[in-house]
Amino acid sequence: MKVSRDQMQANRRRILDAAGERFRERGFEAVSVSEVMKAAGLTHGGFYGHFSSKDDLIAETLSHLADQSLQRRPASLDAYVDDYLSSQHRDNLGRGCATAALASDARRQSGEGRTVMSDAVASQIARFTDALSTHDGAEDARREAIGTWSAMVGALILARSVEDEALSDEILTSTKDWIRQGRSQG
Amino acid sequence: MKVSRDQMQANRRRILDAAGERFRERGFEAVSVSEVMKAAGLTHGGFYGHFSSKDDLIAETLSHLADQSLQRRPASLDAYVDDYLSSQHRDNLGRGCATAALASDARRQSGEGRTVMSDAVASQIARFTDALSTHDGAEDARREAIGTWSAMVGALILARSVEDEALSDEILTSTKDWIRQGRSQG
DNA sequence: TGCCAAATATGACGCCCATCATGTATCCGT
DNA sequence: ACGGATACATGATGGGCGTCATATTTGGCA
Repeated sequence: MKVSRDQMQANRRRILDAAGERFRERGFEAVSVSEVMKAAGLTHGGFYGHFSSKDDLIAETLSHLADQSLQRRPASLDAYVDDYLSSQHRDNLGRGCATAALASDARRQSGEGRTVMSDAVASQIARFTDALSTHDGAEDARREAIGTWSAMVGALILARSVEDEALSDEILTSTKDWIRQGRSQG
Repeated sequence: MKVSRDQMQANRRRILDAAGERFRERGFEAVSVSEVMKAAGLTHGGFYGHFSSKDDLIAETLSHLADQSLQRRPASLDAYVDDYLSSQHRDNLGRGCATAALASDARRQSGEGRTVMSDAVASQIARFTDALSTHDGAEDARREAIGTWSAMVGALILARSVEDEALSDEILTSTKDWIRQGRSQG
């Protein structure tokens, strides 16, 4: 059963969206090709018409997620930090930051997938540096960008790995305050 | 071939050490029970004499790693941060911090494994808070402990996920400087 | 010293997964 | 309108893994 070219493009996007959500929730290995295809409303057979292998799907999915992330334009860095370190983001693994969800898994990936994640981290640092360059000197802005991004990613990962919800909330809000405190005095 | 009680205890420890190293390097799923047993100098058969399942091994390994971590007494928090954000630590995944290496994987673990990691994060925050309480008030110390630990874990994960070694080094040193800068002004 | 229990080795089983082979229906250029 | 290329479905295959069954060797107690 062949479908139209538009339908095929839509299917491909549905596969990438389904994979992006499931990979972020449970990692690459725990999600099977069949499960992704089923979630996209297809069967496993057509998979290799779209991707050459599961590793290829992983790389393409990471690239897809990076594109989506770059298209989002946060109102301000402060607002971005607030959203990032919110309990909603913590509890919405499947639709949240791909770096916090998949950096450890992407490191273990050989080849393309790892490179895509690596580039995503570099561009995120560059974006933060730009946003901070209006207030600070170039060198200070870059250091602050790296420190802030590290703290955000680390706090989100720690908040997600803690079972006690009160402590998890505290990790988010304390890190938020701690980042701001450092900045106001910088 | 039965072995002595001492030998059996030594075998158990070798299994846990081998598992700890390999899990930190490649995650839980990519490491098979057989591989761990072989690395410990045994065959896969004796595994279920020591552990009731692979999930049990994961939980026991995380507990074993947490014990080792608690036994290490760093000279000072400054020295600890320096070691933690060093290129040696970054490049020594198998012997490094279990939280940075396995927090994302432990979150996906059901039951015991997840709880062990959760408790490890809580105790690490408590230790940092103690170390900082000599200089700051209780509330400030705890906020700084959480912020510092988040930044350390995040920076190590990001440094490891980046392929460009210069950028990776920069993430480590910039985060180190950024943490210190915030503290000196606190 | 000899026997029994226990620790590990060898081997097997069933499941799930990635991948591929083939069938089938339908879009699209002519 | 029609025929061939194509997108997907169905089904098969081979390998790896967790787990269990059984055999074997040996430590430790009587």
